[in-house]
Amino acid sequence: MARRRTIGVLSRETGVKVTTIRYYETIGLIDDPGRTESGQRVYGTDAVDRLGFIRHARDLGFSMEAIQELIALQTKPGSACTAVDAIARRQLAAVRERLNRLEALEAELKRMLTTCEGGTVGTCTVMESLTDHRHCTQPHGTDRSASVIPNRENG
Amino acid sequence: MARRRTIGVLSRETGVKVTTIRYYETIGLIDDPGRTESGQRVYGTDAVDRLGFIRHARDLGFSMEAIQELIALQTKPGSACTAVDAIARRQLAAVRERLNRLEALEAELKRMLTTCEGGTVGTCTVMESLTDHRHCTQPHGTDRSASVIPNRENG
DNA sequence: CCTTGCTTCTACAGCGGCTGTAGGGGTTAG
DNA sequence: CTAACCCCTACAGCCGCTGTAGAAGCAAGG
Repeated sequence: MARRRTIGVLSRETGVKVTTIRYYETIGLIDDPGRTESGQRVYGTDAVDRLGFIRHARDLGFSMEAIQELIALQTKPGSACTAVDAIARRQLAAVRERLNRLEALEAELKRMLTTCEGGTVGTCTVMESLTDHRHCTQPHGTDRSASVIPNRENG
Repeated sequence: MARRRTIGVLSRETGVKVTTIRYYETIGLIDDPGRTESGQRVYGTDAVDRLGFIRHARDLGFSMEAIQELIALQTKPGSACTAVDAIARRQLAAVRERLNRLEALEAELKRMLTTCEGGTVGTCTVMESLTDHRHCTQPHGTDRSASVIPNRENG
């Protein structure tokens, strides 16, 4: 008698938090599985696979929207591969763009730090670099898309 | 008679949106400037400088928290440069970590795409790579910090 | 002076992708 | 039986903004 795969068991199995699994259900990424009489969710192996898929795609930086598309494609395996390919290519392009930006940032941060010789904030070249925005790596304007800012620095 | 530097003027001058300027005020990144009798904000050149500083730091990926710290340091120019240095070093380290991750992602996405020879989703290697999470670039676990996900894909 | 059309004001809801909390009930090991 | 844990729903909060609504201010033209 294997124990029922409740949401907690599934969570441990996949490394996806309980609350996150429920969240995925509310946004339609995974189906409402069967329930016990008392209303507890009971999952099958398909849920494990699906969560693994989602997790991996998230690790690769795919947006939830893209993952939705991929799952939709997955469920009709006869359709052409080109759609999947397109999504992956889009993602690769996005990754490359972010790579370029990050490389530029790294260079500027490095430059800032190497010229600093210690002293007070008043004479700090790091501070100067930040204040003097004429060194900006980007043209000024309202376009701040694709900025590289961290998120989810949680544990 | 130069026109008063209202929030809209400041916005055009700095490329920071009106709403964003007000937001920065609410979170304490910039001070409430003087107001006209009717309650409109009127800014001085200091606000232009401050916003330029914030913008540049944001472009470099500094978090709002870090920027808060930097501004606090900026306002007491006699303090030691080491604090500024530390913040910048932290940021550089974060950027490098994200660079590493992104490079790994790029490699995996490239690999996925090059092995795909077209056909149907059922035989798609891209899909396979995503499904077979044993290729995962990261050990499974609950730690999903520093994941590289885009945000603010706005215009 | 009045209108037109822009700007500014406040206050609050929404984005993505979750996480955390409150307040309850279910289940299981000792 | 009880303690410890699990699960349920529903909703608020996180960041860094953006967008909306509805009201009031302001500059220029007639």
